[in-house]
Amino acid sequence: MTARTSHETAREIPEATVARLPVYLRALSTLSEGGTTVCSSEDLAAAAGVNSAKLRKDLSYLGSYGTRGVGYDVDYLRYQIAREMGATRDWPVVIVGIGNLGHALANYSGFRSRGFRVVALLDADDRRHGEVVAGVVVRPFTDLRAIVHEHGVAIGVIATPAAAAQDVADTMVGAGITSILNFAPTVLNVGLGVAVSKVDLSKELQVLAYHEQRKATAEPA
Amino acid sequence: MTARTSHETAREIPEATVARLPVYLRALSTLSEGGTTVCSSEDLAAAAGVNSAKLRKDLSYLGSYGTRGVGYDVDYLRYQIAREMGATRDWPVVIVGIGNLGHALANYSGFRSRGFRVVALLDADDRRHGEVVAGVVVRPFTDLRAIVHEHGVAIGVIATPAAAAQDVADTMVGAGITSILNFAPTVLNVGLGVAVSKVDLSKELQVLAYHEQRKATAEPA
DNA sequence: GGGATTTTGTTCTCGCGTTCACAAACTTCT
DNA sequence: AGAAGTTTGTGAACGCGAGAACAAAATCCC
Ligand SMILES: NC(=O)c1ccc[n+]([C@@H]2O[C@H](COP(=O)([O-])OP(=O)(O)OC[C@H]3O[C@@H](n4cnc5c(N)ncnc54)[C@H](O)[C@@H]3O)[C@@H](O)[C@H]2O)c1
Ligand SMILES: NC(=O)c1ccc[n+]([C@@H]2O[C@H](COP(=O)([O-])OP(=O)(O)OC[C@H]3O[C@@H](n4cnc5c(N)ncnc54)[C@H](O)[C@@H]3O)[C@@H](O)[C@H]2O)c1
Repeated sequence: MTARTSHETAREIPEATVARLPVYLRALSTLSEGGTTVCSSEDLAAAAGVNSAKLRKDLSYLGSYGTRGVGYDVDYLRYQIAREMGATRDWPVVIVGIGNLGHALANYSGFRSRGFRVVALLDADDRRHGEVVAGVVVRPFTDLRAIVHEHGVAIGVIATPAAAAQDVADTMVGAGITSILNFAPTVLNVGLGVAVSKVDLSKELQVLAYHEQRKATAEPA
Repeated sequence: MTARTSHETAREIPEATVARLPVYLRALSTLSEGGTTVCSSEDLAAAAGVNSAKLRKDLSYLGSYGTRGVGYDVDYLRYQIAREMGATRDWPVVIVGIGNLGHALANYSGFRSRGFRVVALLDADDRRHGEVVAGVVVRPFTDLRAIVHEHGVAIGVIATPAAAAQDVADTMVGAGITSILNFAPTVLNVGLGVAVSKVDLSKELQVLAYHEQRKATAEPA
């Protein structure tokens, strides 16, 4: 292992590893709730659905938090991963587009329990304003800038129709948001410093359908 | 290019490519709706948000559907990709767990427009039975087997709490479903012939939060 | 204390995916 | 018709990630 000071936070964690860390976090929480205090890489890998060698390699990017011959302390490891992920602090989030999906997201308790606090629900449609969803009132989209500044919001969620998504993204970036989770099926063009993550639900179904079709045509009995 | 008969459907399309084909499909639809009849790989790549070389290589796995010096016929290419993906036929789908997310999914028009037909909404809670969502009535989960056999359902969507997901998956597989889209934050154990695709919305937010934190700690001004 | 056992952390190798770069093929212009 | 210009399809180089394999380190047992 290379020497590093306690101040150095800039170790390069591969993107593929970062994407798995939340899965490990969740598996550790499940183990902890089940009363497990110590687990081996084999146990945790099984719970997370990955190869144990891959798990150990992933964890090695964070540091050496295990004990050879023993395994990992579940709560200690969970804390270390959470700290590395920024899950120990609270992240204020705004959701734009309170339709079918926006309602579901606003009601989703899994965000709150992982450190995401929905500070505002925004919609362009007057008729939605004033409605209270999960304890938060729906406000005009034009309030975005004020809310972002007031709460220091860095993360925005887009659940509007595709046609509106780019405009919403532009306004978000203009207001100071630097990370966007986009549910609209559109490619967003944003500046360099802005991260966009896209979730495309029908894409997932289409990939499944592709494999179904292959199964059907490959072995026509 | 290797010689192949018109009956051969078993060309190996890399998984990474399969995951992008739906994106190309959507980009082609957008272009077509905008009146574009022919486009270059550069145009399409821009619309899909990928590198043009990658796009051309992806398309080359399907065949040679472009014309050098000209580009691709938008509708023709769209049809070819749709055919390869199995998007030219209708896929019956069941959704299990009609809570917040289940309602949003049932109401989502994007599934229908991409060839997915929601033939049943199932829930274990009596109080939900009989409710009509998007024209489909919510029925008891115990009806699953009959519905799968009646409609020849191959694809199931799980939108139940995590604690119930494994049981639901087992029942689905027992009823004959071979592809599962899972929204519950759990690792599902299924047999070899069954494909599982997992969508974890809070994972996406957590990855964004990680990058936010890195931005904040890397350049503390 | 010391050997056997367990399990981590890391090195090494392999395969896949991405991207560059270019020849082949088609169109357009003269 | 031939030259110039475009754009595809693909060979080749490169980099990253997955997984096997092993050495180092801790525990257990006698
Ligand atoms: N419903 C689902 O399960 C689902 C699944 C996958 C993807 N999506 C995608 O998510 C998005 C939303 O889907 P939905 O079903 O909730 O649609 P919806 O029509 O129910 O809701 C969209 C909401 O966005 C608001 N809106 C429109 N333009 C706006 C703007 N410029 N600024 C702010 N708000 C605006 C509308 O007033 C409406 O309330 C769509 O892009 C859809 O493709 C939805
Ligand atoms: N709501 C969201 O936006 C959101 C976002 C991400 C992930 N999720 C995940 O999606 C799942 C559903 O979320 P939700 O917010 O809709 O929850 P919810 O509690 O609103 O709905 C769950 C539904 O599943 C039904 N159910 C429970 N056990 C069942 C069983 N064994 N068989 C059939 N039906 C059963 C319940 O009756 C209920 O109607 C959860 O796992 C959640 O973590 C939800």
